[in-house]
Amino acid sequence: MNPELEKVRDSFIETMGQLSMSLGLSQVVGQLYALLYLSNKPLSLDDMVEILEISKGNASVNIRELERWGAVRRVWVKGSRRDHYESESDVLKVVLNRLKDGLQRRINNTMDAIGKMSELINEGKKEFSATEKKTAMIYIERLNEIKEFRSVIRGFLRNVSEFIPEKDKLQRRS
Amino acid sequence: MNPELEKVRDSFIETMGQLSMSLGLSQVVGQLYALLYLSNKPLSLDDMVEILEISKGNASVNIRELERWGAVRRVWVKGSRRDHYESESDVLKVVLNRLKDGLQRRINNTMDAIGKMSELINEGKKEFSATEKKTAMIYIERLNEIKEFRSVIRGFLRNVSEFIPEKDKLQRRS
DNA sequence: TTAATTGTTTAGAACCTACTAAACATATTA
DNA sequence: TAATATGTTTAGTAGGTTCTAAACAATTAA
Repeated sequence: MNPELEKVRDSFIETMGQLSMSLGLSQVVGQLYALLYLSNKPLSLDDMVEILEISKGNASVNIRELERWGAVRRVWVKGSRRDHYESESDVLKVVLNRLKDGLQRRINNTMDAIGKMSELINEGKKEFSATEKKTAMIYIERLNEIKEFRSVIRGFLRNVSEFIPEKDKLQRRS
Repeated sequence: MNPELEKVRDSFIETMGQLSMSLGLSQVVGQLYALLYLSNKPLSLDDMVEILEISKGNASVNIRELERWGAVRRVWVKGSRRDHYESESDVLKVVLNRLKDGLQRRINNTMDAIGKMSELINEGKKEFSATEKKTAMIYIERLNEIKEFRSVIRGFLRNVSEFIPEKDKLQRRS
C-alpha cells in the first residue's frame, strides 16, 4: 500500500480512537470502527488484527462490543470461513441513542436513590430532636431541588431524541 | 449527628460521587460538591477531609477543580484563617456548559485532523497509480461524510445552549 | 524570630482497566 | 477419526490513574 495513503488511514484510525476514548469508550472500539468505515470491502478479524497490530482476543471482544450496539454488522463473504464485518451507516444515530440511554439510566439511578433518602428521613422524623429536625428540613429541601431537575432533564432528552437524524438523511456506501 | 441523618447524607454523597464518575469526572469531585450542597454553612477543607475520610492533598486538588469550573465558591468566614467553600447554585448550567465545551473541543480536534488528511491526499494525488487513486477516492468520500457531520453537531450544540436554563429560574439558598 | 497553622506539591503505593498470550471450544476439512 | 482453522475465554501483566503521607511553602501568631 502507498505509504502516503497508509499514513492517512492510520491518522484517521488514530483520530477516531481518540474520539472514542474521549466519549468514554475504549480506544480499540473507535479504531476498529474507523478501519471498517474506510474500507470498501468487509474485513475479517485477522485483517484487523494485522492492521491495528493488536491481539486476536482484544479484537474479538471489541468487535463484539461494536456489534452489540449495532455500529458494525457481520457479513458473509463467499468462499471464506471467517467472520467478516462492515460498518453500519447510521452510527451517529446509534451513538446518540447510546449517550441518551446512558444519561437516562444514570438519572434514573440517581432519582431512585434520592427517593429512598426522602423516605428514610420521613420514617425517622418522629424521634428527631429540634436540631435534627432543622437539618432534616434542609436535606429534604435539597433533595426536592434535585427531584425538580428530573423534568428539566426529561425535556433535554426529548430534545436529543428529536435531534437524532433519520437514517435516510445520511446515505452511504456505493 | 443523628445516625439516620448521617446515613442519608452519606447516601447522597455516594450517589453524587457515582454520578460524577459516570460523567467522566472524579468521584471525589462529586462527593465534595454533594457535601457542600447539603450543608447550610460553608465548610473548610479540614471539615471535608474529616467527613469524607480522604487525604488533605486529595481534597485540595479536587476542590480547586470544582472552583476552577465555577461549581463551588470560596467564601470568607469571620474569625477563621481557613478557606471555606460553598456550592454554587446553578450547577446544572455549569455542568451542561462543560459538557458542551468538551464536545465542541473534541469535534474541533477531529475536524482539524480530518482536514489535514484531505490535504495530504490531495498533495500526493499526482503520483498515485490507478489502484491508489481508487483508494484515495474512497478515503476522500468518507472524510467528506464526516465533515458533513460538523453542521449536524453544530445544530445539536445550539440545541443544548438553548436548553441551558437561566440562573434565576432555579433559585436556591435561604 | 521562632513556632504554629494552613494549603499545595510530590514521590511512591494501591488500584483499576485494558491488553496479550495461551489455553480452550467449536466447526470444518481431509 | 485426526488435523486444521477459527473465534472466545482467561490468567497474568503492563500501564495509567488516583490516592495517601510527607515534605514543602506561605502566612499568621507569639
